[in-house]
Amino acid sequence: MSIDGVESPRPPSFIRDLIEADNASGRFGGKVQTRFPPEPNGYLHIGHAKSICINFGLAKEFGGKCNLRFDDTNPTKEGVEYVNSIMEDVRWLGFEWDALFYASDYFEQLYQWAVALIKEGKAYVCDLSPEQVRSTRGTPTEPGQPSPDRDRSVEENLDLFARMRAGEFPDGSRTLRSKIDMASPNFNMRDPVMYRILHSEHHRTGDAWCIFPMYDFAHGQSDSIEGITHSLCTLEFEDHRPLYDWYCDNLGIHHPQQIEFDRLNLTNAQLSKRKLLTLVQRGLVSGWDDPRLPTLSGMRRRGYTAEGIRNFCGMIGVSKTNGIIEYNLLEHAVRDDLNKHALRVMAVLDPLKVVIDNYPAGQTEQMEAVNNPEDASAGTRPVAFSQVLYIERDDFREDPPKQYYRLSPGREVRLRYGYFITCTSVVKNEQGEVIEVHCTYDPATRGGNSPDGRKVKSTIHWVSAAHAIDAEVRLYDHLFQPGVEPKEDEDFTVALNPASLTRVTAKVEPSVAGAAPLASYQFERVGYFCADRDSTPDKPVFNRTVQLKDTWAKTEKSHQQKKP
RNA sequence: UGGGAGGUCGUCUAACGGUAAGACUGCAGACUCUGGAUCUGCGUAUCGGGGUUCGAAUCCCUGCCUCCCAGCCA
Repeated sequence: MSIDGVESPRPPSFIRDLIEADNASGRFGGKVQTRFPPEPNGYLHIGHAKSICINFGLAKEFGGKCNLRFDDTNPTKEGVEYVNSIMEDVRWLGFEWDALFYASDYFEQLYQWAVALIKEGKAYVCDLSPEQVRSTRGTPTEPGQPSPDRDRSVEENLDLFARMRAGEFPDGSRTLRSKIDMASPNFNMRDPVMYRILHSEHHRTGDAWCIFPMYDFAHGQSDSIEGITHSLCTLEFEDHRPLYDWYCDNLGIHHPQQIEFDRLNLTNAQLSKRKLLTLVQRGLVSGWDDPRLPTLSGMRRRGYTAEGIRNFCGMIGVSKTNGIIEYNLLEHAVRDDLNKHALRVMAVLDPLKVVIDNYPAGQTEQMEAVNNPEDASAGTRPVAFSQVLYIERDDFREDPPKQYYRLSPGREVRLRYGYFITCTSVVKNEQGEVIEVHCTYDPATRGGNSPDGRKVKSTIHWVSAAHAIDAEVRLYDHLFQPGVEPKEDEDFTVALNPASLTRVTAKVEPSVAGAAPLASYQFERVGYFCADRDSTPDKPVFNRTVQLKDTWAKTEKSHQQKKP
């Protein structure tokens, strides 16, 4: 987003307009304070990245601050593993919070505020069961029925609420509710629950509390305490804004402006925290950081870069429209970043043996290869060349189709940084499959140059059989089969793609032997890959991050479609 | 049949009463020691119907469609 260190103007957004209007009117004294408020009940995913970029980005843009606040009001679902992963992911994405808070830091203050509302007759302890509350809430067209406890005395409410806190009552037996309007067309205003009883160990407060505030009774006040000016959240909270406002107003505390924006949806990606948790818990993926998952930890392990993801978040913009972003935009952003930074290397994923008959057996030459044509400072490296090589099986066709430029009988191609070679014959197995290709080379073309100026239609990659090392390469495809929609009574996992992970043994340049986990490479003409955390010097493991654009694959496919 | 929020190229986003723009995708081409990258060109959109206006994606009316809401989840 920046050129020569100068921030280019960010694309306009309605949130920026609102902030500018507030600054112009002096509403918050020109201050901008935001926060990223995850619930620590799962790992962060690409949808959270959008929120992080918006919250931290806007704060930075306006010279404000952005906090990280854990919305940890439900001990039954939250835990430190999630807290830790979230902090790691936010930092990895490239952001550092100005202050770190937990909603649980405010439990005592929240309790006092609840007491204050009780004293004003604006809250009461309700003895209804969850089922009774549901059945008396009414419908969209009918008002709810008031709780029989709605008019309890302040003294009794105070006493009961204190005893709720003291642990005298079992889970679900009572709640503290706000007394607002059982006839409101907005369900959130029909005497919403403020506190419920949960005898559950909280990851921070332990057993100090057995009553916990609901989201609505915690979020706005947490924002208020922190001096948040603009409380950004997703569209599904629009209906909650009246309640957010009600609590701030009735408590008489600093009142931030809640602003809702559209949640990120991505084609072919599962961004439901519940479903991600299911996949992890059922062992259908290798963990929260499975490279097929759209979690930040999974994408990181897969090789997606923080800058690529940040750029993506900038490209998709922000609005209030419910839409779905095409996955290829994300891939574009990742490729774009990797293209600038990833070192090039040669690797053959589906090896086909090539013997150069006129090349001296036993001879080895060191060819000079460019590490990154986009970055001269990346330098060059030597690559061993010898008589027996491997090339990509797909780079040879005995009977080349139209517009196929690569190796085939009688045709000459360039071996990248190597020599021009011409195919002279093939060796087949009993099944008639080509298992070996014989060629001759032109010694004058060393390094891949053409002194006489003759052209070849194609340049292909290769590795020397004697020098290449084996590496496990994990190829990923969509976790869910595109277009497969589970029926209503079916589990969402029926759409799982059985071919989402393929492992192959590739022949790779020895230069990548000790690649550190997360180190990204471009396997020339194939794609971007990064070393997995399972990788060892003895047995390197690479994840395919994303394929390179493949024009030939596209034209071949269209050829096949034209003549079925 | 209640309330809330939205409908602009295939997708996402802009245009703030004054020539509907950009990105991704798609197609065509140039260039290339990666069929990569880069570059060029092409294509497709204001949900419908009324109105106000010299002029409407934008303002008004009306219809249609989509999403969210009846957790002691967030």
